[in-house]
Amino acid sequence: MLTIKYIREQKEDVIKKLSIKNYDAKEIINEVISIDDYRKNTQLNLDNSNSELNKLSKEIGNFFKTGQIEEANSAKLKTADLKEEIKNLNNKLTEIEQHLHNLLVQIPNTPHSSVTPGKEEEDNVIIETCGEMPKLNNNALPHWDLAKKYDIIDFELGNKITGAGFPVYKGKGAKLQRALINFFLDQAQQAGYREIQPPIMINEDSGFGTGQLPDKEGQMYYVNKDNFYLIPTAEVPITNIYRNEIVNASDFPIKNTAYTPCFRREAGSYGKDVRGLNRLHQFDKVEIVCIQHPDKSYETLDKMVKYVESLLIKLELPYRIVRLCGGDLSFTSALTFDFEVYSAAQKKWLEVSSVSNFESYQANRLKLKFKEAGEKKTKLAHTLNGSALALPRIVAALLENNQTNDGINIPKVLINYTGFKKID
RNA sequence: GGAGAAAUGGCAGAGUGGUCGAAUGCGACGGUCUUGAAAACCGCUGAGGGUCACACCUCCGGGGGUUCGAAUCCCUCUUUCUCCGCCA
Repeated sequence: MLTIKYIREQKEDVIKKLSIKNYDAKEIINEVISIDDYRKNTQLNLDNSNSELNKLSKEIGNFFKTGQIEEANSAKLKTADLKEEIKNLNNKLTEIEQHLHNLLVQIPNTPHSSVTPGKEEEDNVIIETCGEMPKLNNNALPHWDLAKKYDIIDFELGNKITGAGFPVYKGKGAKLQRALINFFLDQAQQAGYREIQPPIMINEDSGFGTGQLPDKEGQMYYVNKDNFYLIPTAEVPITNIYRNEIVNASDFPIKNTAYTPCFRREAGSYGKDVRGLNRLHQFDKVEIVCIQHPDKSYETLDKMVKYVESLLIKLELPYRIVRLCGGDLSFTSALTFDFEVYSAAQKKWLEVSSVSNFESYQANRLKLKFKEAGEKKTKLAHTLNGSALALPRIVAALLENNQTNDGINIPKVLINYTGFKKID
């Protein structure tokens, strides 16, 4: 969430920026500021009362020590009203703070200055398109047919075991998954990321820290009995490693990577582009997460974009990089670049990665801070993350683009990982 | 799952009703000394709110209570450790 300080100091700027996200913030921001004034005022009254009570208590203690019992007892009588007042003020303050928090949580992150206005996907800006477009025969098959033909991914079986959107990978299909995961993790490690294996269930605090809760509750699978959520992305557990931490500025950039399965309910997206691997409830992804000094976070974002790009080049997939417009930008993000690969038989661009800078928006929820050398006050760090990469759509594109009459070719970089050159 | 013990600042660890945001040690930081480093010595060092800056307020696992006054007493929850049982 945005800090009150930022909202107070840059009020007009915040409203203007949020309008690029098609969010009319004027009313809520005025409310936030006036409630914060009220908060400060109430806090002040409470502090004064507390201060008075502290003084009285000390006096009473001294009276007892010097044997002035009568004076002590009469001073005691004075505290009753004060205590009542403190109790009331305390309740009031808690209520105000709760209210303020509820409002702050509703305000999205402000977009970066380079973000252009827009309502939907069509308004996103294509930064570059790279790679060779495959030329397929007229009888080329979409990946769901190829999956069946070579018996490598079984959607019906997943349906039987669990339900729609939970495919079963078999034989070379399963091996290809493992190859991609290992390839992505090895690449990330070479780029300086530390590998982590986090829990894939998270608690409420973690969900709040990265911004999934409270608003995206319906998108996560929920384990009722223990009040846990299945992670929609490794971003959640990895970033939450640093919740309530004050890190050393000299440790920046902090770079972690993790492979995890990801679980998404995808409520409300039925019927649209959901065939085959295009949209699943469970899928595999390698995520990269950076924590960086505010002055350097955009530099790091560029590096992350370059890194993701390098993966697609190595996999020999045609891709394009898209800068999301205001309307398509997520609630918590300030700037996001999406990567899309071309899936030649479907004749579709598929999103395979999303690389974002959240600036201090997540850090403020996480209470993730750092201390500048020589300075006393702590500051909020910046958090960034990106998929590097999500598997299913990569697999879809690989299968479709590399199909030949006598099988599907595996890209050169993966052969050491798969142990085979062809799916046939 | 059963029984017991514990939870204090970056870490270790004292503190069992007042002057304790908290001894001491280590670590970190600044300085003296040194060609430089180490050692030694001196100083400094939790977080948040509030303020131009002070003052002041809150925080000793979370929540509640007793008391004029709680790190300290009571209730409750959570977590950790030890032992027993079960188990991948």
